Formats: sequence, structure tokens, C-alpha cells
Amino acid sequence: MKKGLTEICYKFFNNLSNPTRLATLEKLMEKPMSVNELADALGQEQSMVSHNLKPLLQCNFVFIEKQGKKSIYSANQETVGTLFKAVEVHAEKYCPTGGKCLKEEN
Amino acid sequence: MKKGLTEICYKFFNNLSNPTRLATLEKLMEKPMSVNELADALGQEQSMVSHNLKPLLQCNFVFIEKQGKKSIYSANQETVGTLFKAVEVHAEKYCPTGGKCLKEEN
DNA sequence: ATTTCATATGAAATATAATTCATTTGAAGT
DNA sequence: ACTTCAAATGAATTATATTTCATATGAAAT
Repeated sequence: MKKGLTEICYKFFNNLSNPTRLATLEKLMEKPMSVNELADALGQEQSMVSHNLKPLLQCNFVFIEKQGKKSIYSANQETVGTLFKAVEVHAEKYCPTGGKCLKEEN
Repeated sequence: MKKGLTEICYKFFNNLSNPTRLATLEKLMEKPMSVNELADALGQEQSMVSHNLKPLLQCNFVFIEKQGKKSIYSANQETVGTLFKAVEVHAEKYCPTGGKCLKEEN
């Protein structure tokens, strides 16, 4: 394993370990959206979406393109797609009950 | 994207977004170890290592094999290798300065 | 059955992160 | 210049997660 990767991993996974940010990425994987469109789609407040977009942008999990007053965000399909796929593969093989292994009772 | 994946992603990434657990995985990727060996290798207390191994085990990021008094833990090479590799690839392409984009000042 | 070694657990204390609400910035139109 | 719309920011509150320390469990040896 490459030196220093653990720190980068921490920053990255930390970034991804948040329901709002994951839901944001999920939406943006479908199509690019403005902040307010995202807020609508997620049923969240604009400021919250903004706050959560910031770290995603910083790590280049999303990209931004300004159009007049609007900021159009899009997902980094390559990275996000790869990571989500890896989780899906793992879940199918190691959590065959569909997440039963993730419940509190264990 | 598969339905319900966001929740699983959350649990998984949450699990991985911890320096102790990442360092643990890094060590276990090298070779299987007992809890005390891990604690030594990491310079952490045994109870802390135990606490952190629990969620890793629950998500099958690590496996356990009991040998007498000892618990030998090993990494899920497939999953952990894939995820770390994905981060490495992303970092090389999108964080060419080696994490400068991850600093606070931005 | 008692002692020792290895690990796991519980609960309190501490540290971190997320959310909300009020406010600010900035771009574009009037 | 003023108003409006869109997004970003700051700071306080609230919620979560981590760490520590004391203790419990469990296996094996004496």
C-alpha cells in the first residue's frame, strides 16, 4: 500500500460517510443539478445542501460549473461509480441478507 | 444505482472513516494478526483495537479465526484492496499534489 | 479450582461532525 | 442604484462517534 494513502482514505471515506452527501451523490449521478434543484430533490434546506456540497467539491467527488446565478453541480462518475460499485459487489457477496448484518442487534 | 445501496454505503463508508480502523486494515492487509499484535503494531490499547475491530468484522471487512485464547484477524483482501485501490486512483488523478486539496486552508 | 493470558464489553468522558437559522455575497435584471 | 434570485458562509445548537478505564468472559495450563 502506498505511503500516506491511509490519511487520504480517511478524508475520502469520512467525506462519504454522511447520508446527505451520499444522497446528493446519488442524485447527481442521475444528472447535473443546481443547488436549489438538489435541495428540492432531497427535501433538504438549501444551506444544508450547500454545506454538504463543499467537502464533496473539495475532494473532487463533484464538479461545479457556474451558469449566471446558478451553480450546476455534477458527479464525478468515474470515482463515485467505482466506489458505489465496489460497495455493491461487497454487499452482494458478504451481506446476502441485504444488510441484516448491518443492524444494531448484532 | 441499486435501491437501498445508499444506506449500505453509509454504513460501510462510516465504518471506513476512522483512522484507527483504516490503520488496522492497513496492517491486516500485510498479514493476519491477533488483537494484541495489532495493538502493538498500532501503538494503541487493546480495548481500543477490540472496539474498532467489531464493526469491521460486522461488515466483513475483516475475518476472525479463533486459535485457543487468541483471535486471529485477517483482512478481506478483495474488498479492502478494491476500495483502497479506487481511492489511490482517484487521488492520483484528482489530487495530484498529494493531498494539498485536502488541507484546511481550502 | 485457581491462576494466567487474550480478548471483549460497558459506560462515562471526550472529541467530532451535522444541522439549523440568520446573514452575506454575488450575479442579473429593472 | 435597487431589487430579486441563487448560493455560500458563520456560528450556535444538537447529534454522533471515539476513546479511555475498569471490569468481565473465556480458554488453557498448573
